[in-house]
Amino acid sequence: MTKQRAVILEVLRSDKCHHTAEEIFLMAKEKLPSISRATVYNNLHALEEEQFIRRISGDGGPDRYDNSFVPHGHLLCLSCGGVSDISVSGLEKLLDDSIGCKADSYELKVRGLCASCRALCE
Amino acid sequence: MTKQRAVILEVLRSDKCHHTAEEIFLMAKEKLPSISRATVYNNLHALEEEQFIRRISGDGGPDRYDNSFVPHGHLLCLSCGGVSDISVSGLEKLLDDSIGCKADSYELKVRGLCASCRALCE
DNA sequence: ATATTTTTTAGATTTTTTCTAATTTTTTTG
DNA sequence: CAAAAAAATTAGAAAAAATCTAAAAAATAT
Repeated sequence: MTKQRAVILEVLRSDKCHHTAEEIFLMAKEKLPSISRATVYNNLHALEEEQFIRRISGDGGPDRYDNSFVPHGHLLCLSCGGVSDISVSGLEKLLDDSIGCKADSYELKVRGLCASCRALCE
Repeated sequence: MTKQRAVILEVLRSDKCHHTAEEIFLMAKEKLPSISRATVYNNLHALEEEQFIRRISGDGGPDRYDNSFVPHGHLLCLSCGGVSDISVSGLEKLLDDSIGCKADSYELKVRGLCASCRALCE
């Protein structure tokens, strides 16, 4: 475990947001000014490979990273634009059924209203 | 409807693959050599906005486009690396339930074995 | 402690996408 | 149909994001 990887993990665990590689790089740089972008990318790839973190792509910007390996979906709020975690119970069974074997993993993004925006409407 | 958009639509409809913007540009260029990359990107964005096509991102390469607007998931095959369409029956109901209101749309990528690779294993 | 392997670094490079401003095409209006 | 206005296209520059490179440093093994 290198200092760099430790700092990257620390940053990843510091909050529950889904940060971009660049954001992670900047946050890591505050704790370890010598850290390089390539190291951040290398480690994020390695951590993803090792299934410690998950990459989320496709909200139109750069890829983001989720510090949780527990399978879950992401809700992109149409009102506030935020990204929140959602768990869809029964999803894994449904996926296994539809592909005819055990699904290895999945990535799910749902567009709708997040809990707080929904509360405002009521 | 411009000539360029017609050609782009023609290319999108020509097969059921999920092509990248660059591939679509090259195919369109064969039919309309003067077409520009920017036009392809502009039109793909507009078509996505208008809900005629769907963007698929996150297989590690450039974004791909799906010529179907009918909601469905994508299966990324762990064995052959291909992308195929899957329909997950009951998914929409499950999503509505988990976010507590009607989901506007979703994007689902599942990693597992595609039908042909699964057949080879048996 | 030395050798080997792995990781990091800085910055160049590549890849993908977006932007720009001039031109062309399409559409609207008289 | 012609003129004016609006919208779309073009080529290429620029930006954004990610990857690559080769040398140096750090970690691990012997």
